[in-house]
Amino acid sequence: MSRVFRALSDPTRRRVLQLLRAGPMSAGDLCLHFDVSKPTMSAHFSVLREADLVHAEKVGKSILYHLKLSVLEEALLGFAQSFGLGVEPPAVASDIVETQR
Amino acid sequence: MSRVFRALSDPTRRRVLQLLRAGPMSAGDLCLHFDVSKPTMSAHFSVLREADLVHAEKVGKSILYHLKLSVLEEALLGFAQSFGLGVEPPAVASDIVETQR
DNA sequence: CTCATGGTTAGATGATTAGCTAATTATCGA
DNA sequence: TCGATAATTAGCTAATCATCTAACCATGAG
Repeated sequence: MSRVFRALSDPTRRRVLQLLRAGPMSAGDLCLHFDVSKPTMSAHFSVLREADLVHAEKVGKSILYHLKLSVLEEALLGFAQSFGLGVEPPAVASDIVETQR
Repeated sequence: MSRVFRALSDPTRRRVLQLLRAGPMSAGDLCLHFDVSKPTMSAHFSVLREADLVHAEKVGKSILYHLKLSVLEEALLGFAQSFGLGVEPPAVASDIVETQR
């Protein structure tokens, strides 16, 4: 939990996650969107990996980063829920299959 | 946004917010729940204030801290929403009046 | 095999963080 | 006014963070 929020506390990392919404992207391609060195980006990726917010898939020379939306969802909405915020309890069981992805 | 997530990245601060769910509490009473020095707690309160997650109200010798649930909600659910998360699909317009609070 | 490319590791630096003790400010009660 | 109480500020330390350059590993192309 701490690791997730820590990861989200940096604007660069939040933007990386937003970019990954559109689909997996290589480390290099992600770097093109930011004005910092590659090692710095690599460190950001590492933080995101440790928070389990992304998955790294090695493809040839590249590394594809995938957003783990379910982890983000569980952290954000789970915590919000613990404050009674915004989440509709999925009243009936038949709803559950629709809310689980 | 960064400040909110930064504030939430510490377990002590998250627990403070949870304690404040039940209602306003003085700095001293909050301290009783934690095994750190009062100045350390004061620093945590300061971080929470700067993230606008709590409001400090001076009452006599004490300072009452209030949880600003709406700020927490906006940050958490707003960010989640930007990922298409946690949004009950408000299919029809008549639903909107029920989801807005 | 060698080389260029994609990415991470090593190592350094300046900034920030969480924690402490001691000192300070502010307010209430006697 | 004086003393006790509530909380913050001052000042310190050890650890972590974001960033950089330079060096290093891995892989696909020739």
